Formats: sequence, C-alpha cells, structure tokens
Amino acid sequence: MSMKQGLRIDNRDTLHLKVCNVIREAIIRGDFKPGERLKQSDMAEQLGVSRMPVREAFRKLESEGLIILEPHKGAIVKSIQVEDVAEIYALRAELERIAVEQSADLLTNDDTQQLSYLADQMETAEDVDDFVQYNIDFHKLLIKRCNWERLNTFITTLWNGLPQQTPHLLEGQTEMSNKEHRAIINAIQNKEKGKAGKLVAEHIKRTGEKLINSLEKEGQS
Amino acid sequence: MSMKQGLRIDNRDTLHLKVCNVIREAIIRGDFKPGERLKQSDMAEQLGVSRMPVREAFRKLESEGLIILEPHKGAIVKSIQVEDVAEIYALRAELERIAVEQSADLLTNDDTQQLSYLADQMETAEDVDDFVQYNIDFHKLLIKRCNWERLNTFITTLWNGLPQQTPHLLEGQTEMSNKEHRAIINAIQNKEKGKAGKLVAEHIKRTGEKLINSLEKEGQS
DNA sequence: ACATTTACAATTGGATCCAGTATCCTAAAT
DNA sequence: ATTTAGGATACTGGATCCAATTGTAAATGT
Repeated sequence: MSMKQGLRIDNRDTLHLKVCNVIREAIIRGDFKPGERLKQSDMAEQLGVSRMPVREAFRKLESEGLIILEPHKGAIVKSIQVEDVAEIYALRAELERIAVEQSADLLTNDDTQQLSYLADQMETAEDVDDFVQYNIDFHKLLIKRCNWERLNTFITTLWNGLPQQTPHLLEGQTEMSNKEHRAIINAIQNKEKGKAGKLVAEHIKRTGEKLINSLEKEGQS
Repeated sequence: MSMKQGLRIDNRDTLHLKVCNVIREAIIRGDFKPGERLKQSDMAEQLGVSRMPVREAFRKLESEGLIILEPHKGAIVKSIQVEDVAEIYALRAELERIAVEQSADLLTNDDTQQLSYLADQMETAEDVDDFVQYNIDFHKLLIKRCNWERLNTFITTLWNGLPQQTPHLLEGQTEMSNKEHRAIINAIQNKEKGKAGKLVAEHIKRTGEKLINSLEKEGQS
C-alpha cells in the first residue's frame, strides 16, 4: 500500500455528501438568505445532478439545523433571532469548556505553538475578516484533541448555527479577546486544564453578550 | 373553524418518519444488537414498504447517532463502550442543568404536582422497570418548558444514545435518587432555579458514576 | 500449498417515473 | 364585492429501475 504521490481520484465521497457540503457552505456564507425557499429541482439542476442526492443532502442539513423541512412543502433556510444567538453562545460556552478540559492534556507542542502563532496573527491582523478566520482556527484547535464524538458534533452544529457574516459587530473588542486568548494559552502550557476550560467558557460568554448587545442596538436603529 | 369533535385522520406523518420511529424504538429497546448490520432491503420487506423511506430513515438515525452509515457498505447499529457512557452522562449533567434553569420558572402548578406524583410513584415502585420509566418521565418533565430547541435535541440525542436495558445496574441506589428528586422538587417550588439546575447536574453525575462502576465490575466478572 | 488475480453475487447509491398533496388562480354563488 | 368551490400547476414523497462499489469465492499461476 504505497500511495506515493497525489495521483488520487478526485473525490471518493458519495454524491449526496458533496452536494450537502456545497449547500452548507452556501448557507453559512449567506448565499441563501434566511427564510428563503430551496427547491429540490432547482438545486439539482444548478448542480447538475438528479433530485435524489439533493433530497438526502436536505435531510442531513435539516439534522444540522440549517434548514427546516416541512412535509410536502419543502425546505426553507432557518432564520436566526436574537434568542438563538443567546442559546448558541450559552451552549458553546459550556460545551467548549468541557471539550477543552478533554483536549488540553492531549495537545502536542506543535499544537500549542500553532495556538501562539494564531494569537500573534490575531494581534497583528489588518482587517476584521482575517481576525475572524484566525479566531475560528484558534477555537477549533483548542478542542482538536477532544475525543468525545457527540460533543464534537454538538459543537460543530452550534458553530454552523449562525451565518458567519457578523464580524463587523465584533469591531473594537479585539484587544479584550486577544488578552483572553493569551491567558488561555498560558493555562494550557501550565497544564491547568480546569482553568483553561473556565477561561474559554468566560471568553465565549463575554463575546456572546457583546454580540447580543450589538445586535439589539442594530435592531433599534 | 370550530373543529368540534375528534373525527381526525389517523396519522398524517410521512412514511419515512413512521419507518424511522419504528426502527428507533427497536434499536433503543435492544431488538437490534449493537454491531448488527441493517440491510435496507430486509428492513423494507419486513415493514412492507419500498427501500426509499428506509434509506431516508437511516440517514436520520445516523444523525441521531444510533447507527453508523458507511458509504457503499451500509448501516450498523452503534455499539456503546464505557467511555461513551461517561461522555453521555457528563454531557447530560451540564445540558440538563442549563435546560432546568430555562424551564424552572415556566413550570406550571400542574407540572410540579405531576413531579411530586412521579416522585411518589418512584418511592413506592415495586420493580425496577417501573422505577426506570417514572424516572425517565420525571427528568423529561423537569425540562419540558425549556424553549431552546437545539438544547432539547441535544438532550434527546443523549437520552437515545444508550439502550435502555441497564436498569438492573441501578438496583439498590433508588433511595439516594429518591432523596435527590425531592430536593430538586423543593428547589423548584421555592423558585430557586439555579439551585435546581445544580442539583440536577449533581444527581446525573452521581448516577453516571454509579452506572460506570457497575459496568466495570460486570465487565471483570 | 499459498498468494494473487479475476469474475460474480450482493448491496448500496443515483436516476427516473409515478402518485399524492399543497398552493394558487379563476369562476361561480350568495 | 366577498367568499367559496373547483381545477390547474408545481412540487415533494414513494416506487422502481439502473449503475457503481464492495466482498467473496473460485481460478490461475508461482
């Protein structure tokens, strides 16, 4: 079994999986607006496949909470209220705390170096979009070594739960986040997993509250 | 639009939903053993439907974590290790704590009366199976008024995660549980939702540890 | 005798076809 | 004029059919 170089067949995923991924990305990117109706036939035609893989993709996306499927009616993109944001951040705080506690001891030196690197990048990031991407990588890396499968899927579901187009709302609070990131890294390097978890939870809670504040202000205007 | 009397059509669920429910019950009941292979065609024939609704049901069951679908291979019933039990109870403890905090204020008088009733039933239950059923109802009722949808589905997933055939392992620790149930009810009646949540979490953690102990002892024998 | 290859059977994945339901529009009736 | 019944349309849900992949077992070669 040599598998020397990259002469691999493009992608051995099944079709409905590819379809699912494409649609998921589109929804998270915001290409399909909340409340928008998604038709199997249109989607199938656009992607150049039959309706079947689209149907299966829709089922999966429903289970991930990205769309709602009503019998005989079809799929609509789920829309997000402020209360959803509150829920997502509250749950993220608790679940990622647990995940970090599981993961912390198993992080390699490479991992912690990578964490520092990402913190550097965030501190010197030019625009907010970059910051957001590094931030995502940072949080994903923190829990990378957590072996609890259910926990991981729950967290991913929450991450996918809100379209990633809110970065501008985080403006002007990056300094605080950067401080907290450093504190988290410290705790991990000192093998204080309990503390690391606690810091992560507080960090998420705080950013959640900030985000909700911004949303409510924006709603009023 | 009066809708006076109950002349309703039996069941307007779509077929794949019915199929899904039937299979789920069977797995949870333990009719299909962990590791067992489930064939679409067999299942379809047994249920008297085509393969199509079975396929869709399988997808849903996979998303609930009850089976594993490997491409071009098929479905196998997920098997449970001790570590899974640890995960499930740890997550249940935290998530149900949050859910109770959300739910507590919204519980009606009827609800709390029903809680007391269930506590009574558990205290006087003859055999363990009855106790287990009342216990399930009790915990479900505690979080009944929680409006966080994602949280509810996570908890349901965890509940379905382990086949319900472990009651005999809980033997001889019902007294402790009964005490804890009463304490929880008290906290709720006193509108101390934080305390109620904490008690629930501790209660779940404790039963989880007990269960794991029993499993490990059983494993050795 | 053992390893490797090849052909075949079994099963899932994908496409197409048909049926049933929901929605929208029009026309009729009060 | 407004409401309601009827029907046309369009979409989803379910059945069937075909293709692709995997595993097994036989066959061939070393």
